[in-house]
Amino acid sequence: MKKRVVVGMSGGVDSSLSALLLKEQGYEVIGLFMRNWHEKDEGGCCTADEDFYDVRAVCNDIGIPYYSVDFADQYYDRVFKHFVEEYKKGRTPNPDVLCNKEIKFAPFVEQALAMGADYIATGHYCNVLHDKDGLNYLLKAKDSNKDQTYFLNQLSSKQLDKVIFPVGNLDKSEVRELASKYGLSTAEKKDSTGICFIGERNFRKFLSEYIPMKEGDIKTLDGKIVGRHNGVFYYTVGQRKGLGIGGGGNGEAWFVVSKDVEKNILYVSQGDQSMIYHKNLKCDSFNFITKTPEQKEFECTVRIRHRQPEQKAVAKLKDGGLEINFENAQRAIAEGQYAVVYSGEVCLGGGVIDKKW
RNA sequence: GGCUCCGUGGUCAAGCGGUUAAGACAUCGCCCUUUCACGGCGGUAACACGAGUUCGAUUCUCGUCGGAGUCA
Repeated sequence: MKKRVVVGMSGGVDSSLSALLLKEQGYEVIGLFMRNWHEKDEGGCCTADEDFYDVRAVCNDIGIPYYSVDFADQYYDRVFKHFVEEYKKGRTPNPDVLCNKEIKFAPFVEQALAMGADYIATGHYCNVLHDKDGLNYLLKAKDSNKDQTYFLNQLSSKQLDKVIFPVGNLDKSEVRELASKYGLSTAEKKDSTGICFIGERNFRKFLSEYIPMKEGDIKTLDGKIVGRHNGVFYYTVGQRKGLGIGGGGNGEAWFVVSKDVEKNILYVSQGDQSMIYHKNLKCDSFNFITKTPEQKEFECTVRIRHRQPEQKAVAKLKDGGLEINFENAQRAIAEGQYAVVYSGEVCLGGGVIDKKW
């Protein structure tokens, strides 16, 4: 009896090839497309429709059945609401991390299981190690340039139980080659970016549909007014673009240094960015994917953003959370983003950054 | 009101008789990127106006307008 795998298919190359590889490996494969957002994009196109056409085309090519599910309500309740609330507090959330925890590896997996799946697969670039004690470890992708463990830091061992990542041991270039060798119609399709399921947007404009604009001053740290903004929540620390401040002073670029939500002031600095470098941060709560380490303090590497090269640090379990002390000061640590901790090839987990100093 | 400076792209700022009128920041586009950002590469964009001098004026002169300073 063939084992049944339900593959989460987005309409991109990675999940397309994942489905194909599993079929080649002898599984009974079913494609499952997810739709979680209903608005059209800025060009008036519904990319979700196009993506589903691609899923259909690929599934037909491979010769597997495909279905579509809609978790838009759950996405809104469990991901998007929180996303907006965080921005209103002046923080910088990461909806895609939550999306994986709350949607892809939750109702989506349940749906797959309900369809009789023995395994669930996605096109994420990462790997799982299922050990004999029934514990699962999340491992970095072979292609370090495409590694997506950052986005999966909030998962639990249990959520990884029946998961397979077919492209985790392939380089992106190999994925494209194979896809093209097998004649998949998505072989040359451009990688998607922007918030997962929502897509590429003019971010400030998009946010302003959910958080009303609120004009205020842009000031330097010593109190000089250098411009106006439409709402501090639209900016994140370290940001350069979109300030509209040019010329004057030493002629260098201006960067967001901090924001005061109460007083509605955006603080900026010209040229000098020393004040946005910090060596320490604290996550008030922290998710260890597999298990909480025995030692209260351990060496590790950390990313404070997706694709940031890993940074050496010491982590300390503290008050139910995790404190991280970096070897080198980090630029623009943003409250609301995740600090994701690694030990060698293993992604230990992550937590929302609440403080830095 | 008198006197003195100043008026180059969105901003700051080179050029001081013949230049494709620098550069930076901003802005825009592309690339990078399943968050927000950072970053890389490109593009758009200017001589306040009028009259003179000159073979030739952004560059010299005068006037107008507009700023700044200063003097009783």
